[in-house]
Amino acid sequence: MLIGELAERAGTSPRTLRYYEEHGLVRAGRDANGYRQYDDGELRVVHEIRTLLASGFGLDDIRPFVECLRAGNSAGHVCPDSVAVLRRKIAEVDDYLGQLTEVRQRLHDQLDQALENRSDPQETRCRTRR
Amino acid sequence: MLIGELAERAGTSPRTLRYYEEHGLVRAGRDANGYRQYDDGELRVVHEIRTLLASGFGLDDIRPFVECLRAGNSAGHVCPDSVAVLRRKIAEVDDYLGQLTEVRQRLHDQLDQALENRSDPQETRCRTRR
DNA sequence: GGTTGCCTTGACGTTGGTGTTAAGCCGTAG
DNA sequence: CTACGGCTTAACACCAACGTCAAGGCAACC
Repeated sequence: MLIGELAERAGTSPRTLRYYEEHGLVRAGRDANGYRQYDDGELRVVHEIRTLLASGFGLDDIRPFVECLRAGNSAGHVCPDSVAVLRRKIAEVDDYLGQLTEVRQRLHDQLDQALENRSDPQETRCRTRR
Repeated sequence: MLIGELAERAGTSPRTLRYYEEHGLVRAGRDANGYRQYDDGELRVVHEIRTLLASGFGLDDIRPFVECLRAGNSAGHVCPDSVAVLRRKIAEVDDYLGQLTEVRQRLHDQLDQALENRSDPQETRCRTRR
């Protein structure tokens, strides 16, 4: 499988695949003419990468998952290193969720305050839900 | 007030203040020697900027708040334009909170699954709280 | 005159994940 | 011969909010 085919099958671009390779995530052999030749298993690797990227992981965080897959495991997250990253990421997400919640509260307070100072005090307050 | 003094009083750097000016947020007069001369009110403007930045606003989003302050209002968020940005930002944060929550759920599911496949089934499950 | 410490503009570096040329090789088809 | 599509590497462009030199002017003090 050449790079264009893998890119299309994985829903991404050749440029992106080369970038992953450059960062040690995707592996490719070479044809006699220098073209990258991909193993069928790489499609799964690329899917794993894109899924984790979409979840907010960085490429460095993803490496353990790929190595886990490459080691023959059924899923990328069953290895100790992956689990460690998983725990760390969950903690990060939790932390970020907390911060965002605080920010949301502040913004709501400001909005309420701005609406209260409005010149039409027909309804005392209009607090939005959630 | 020169740039260094304002920077220190606002808890930031001269470079940052020049950057804000470049983006039309902070205003400065010029001394005969070319030095920026800041009005006392600018301290408040800079504080407003830094507060909003910390809440995840971009400089473009912040502009209405600064103009609102500059128009003589007691707070930057009482003007219609500011309120509009505020509403939009709240919606963005809500959306992001939703996405993050989903991601968190996925990560947790993966973690649980990884732990279940562990070779020591001493405790059936170990679901973390929150 | 020299040093120190402010200030000035200009411009490149950072972080991540690509998009987008540019210049060129490979192979096939007309 | 030429055109065309796919591949190669190299390298700049992007977004945001600055940090960090670089090279130089201005002001005060010794």
